[in-house]
Amino acid sequence: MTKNPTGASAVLRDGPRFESVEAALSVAIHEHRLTPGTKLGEDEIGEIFGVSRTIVRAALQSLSHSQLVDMRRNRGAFVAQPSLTEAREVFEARELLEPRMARSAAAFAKPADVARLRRHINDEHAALDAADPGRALRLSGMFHIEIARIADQATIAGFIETLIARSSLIIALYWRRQSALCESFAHHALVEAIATGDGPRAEDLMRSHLVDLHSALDLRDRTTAPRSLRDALRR
Amino acid sequence: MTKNPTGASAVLRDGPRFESVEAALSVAIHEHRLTPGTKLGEDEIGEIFGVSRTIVRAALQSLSHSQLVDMRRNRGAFVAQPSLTEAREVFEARELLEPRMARSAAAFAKPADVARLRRHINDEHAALDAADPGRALRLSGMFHIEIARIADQATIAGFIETLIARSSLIIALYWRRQSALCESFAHHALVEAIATGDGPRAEDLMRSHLVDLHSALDLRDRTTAPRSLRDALRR
DNA sequence: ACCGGTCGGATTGTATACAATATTGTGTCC
DNA sequence: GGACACAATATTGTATACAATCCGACCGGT
Repeated sequence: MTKNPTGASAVLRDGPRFESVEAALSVAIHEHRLTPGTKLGEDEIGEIFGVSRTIVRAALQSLSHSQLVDMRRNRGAFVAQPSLTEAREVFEARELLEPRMARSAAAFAKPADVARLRRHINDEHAALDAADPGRALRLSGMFHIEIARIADQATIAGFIETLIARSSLIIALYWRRQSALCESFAHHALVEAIATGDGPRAEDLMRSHLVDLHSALDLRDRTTAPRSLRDALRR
Repeated sequence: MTKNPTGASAVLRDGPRFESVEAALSVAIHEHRLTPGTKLGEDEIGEIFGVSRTIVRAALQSLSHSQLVDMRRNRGAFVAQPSLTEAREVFEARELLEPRMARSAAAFAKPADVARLRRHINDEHAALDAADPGRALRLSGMFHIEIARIADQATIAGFIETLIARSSLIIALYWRRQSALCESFAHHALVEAIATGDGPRAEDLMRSHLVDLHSALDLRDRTTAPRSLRDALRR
């Protein structure tokens, strides 16, 4: 098992450190190829990547700390399933942090930064054209993280990174079909505001962008998700 | 080594899960008994707590994710040493998040919550009277976290928890002696504002409390705080 | 047939063994 | 005497072995 059977782990480049496995799992979750609730068996993952459970375990623990994965003692690791409450909290946090970051980004952005943002948007479009909505979603998340990075706030950027990750899970769980315009316009406008150094406008655009996103989710407290069998079966 | 030599690990109650080791190390760091830069050898820690390196490793990894510990490949784990830049970022983030949390806490606080906050302050005073400033500092941090919890924002409370942790390291590195009144008054006023449901006042008090704290640090860009031996010993 | 308990397989939790790497000490050459 | 090369040691990185726990199937009783 220690050998690397037929390129099963082509993703792993130099050293099979646990970060590689973590990144691969993280990307799969962000792209909705691993959906909330999926069991992540240690042996299985280890076999896929050609590493021992030691490595897999470290990767899962790290993902668990980012709340992408839920580890239950003696039960195993599962892709996390944020509750409605958590979903609302995540978006409240984003609405608190990200507009401020957008404003700072507009103040600090250098030409190279703007270019990078534009490239992100291009990649997003390309992914949509290639009928790869998972990849588009992941890139869209990276766009938001990039803005926090440009604002020169690595600490907050880290927070936003975990919020984006959980947002991906929330979208997987609570997205409502009908709204499909999917933000590429919003991102474009945001870049323009940042490019021209218009901080207040960038802040507003980010805020309304997040509100749009938030309202494209179905976070009503529907008592689906039956709280008790008695309630669920009383007909 | 698997046996438990002479109660060295009295801290560990039921199962020697890695969380116990993590908590013990975390408390020691918060109380400044482990200072920034200290090497955290895996064997040594394992021997102290009577667990194997597997457990220690998991604990260190978790602490590393909280940025209390810096793990360098093939080098080992060290208590983190936040740079001046990181220090400034941490306080900017706190000044963005915590006043908002204080306002929400004032809106949501139930009598039991207020009682818990008062108890925290009492414990803080007791620790100071007992000439245990480390414990007082740790309790002071828990006070801030508790406010975010009362605001019913578990996600943001988690962020603040890591910010508090890093603040503790920052205080260890950059605290300037002269300012010593050490916040107990500020906390008291804050609790009163929260108890009376005065959100705006709580927000203001928190903001100025953080500004006070921030300005009690010496975050000037002096090249002191010897980042490297080269700098430290060039005379 | 249904309910309960018990046994077996599978999976996770932990410890240990081995390999890889960095650091320190020593010796030799200039 | 000092600088470099090399060997010894210590520490971390990874894999594997073993123990503990859980889940499901089987089976006997009612």
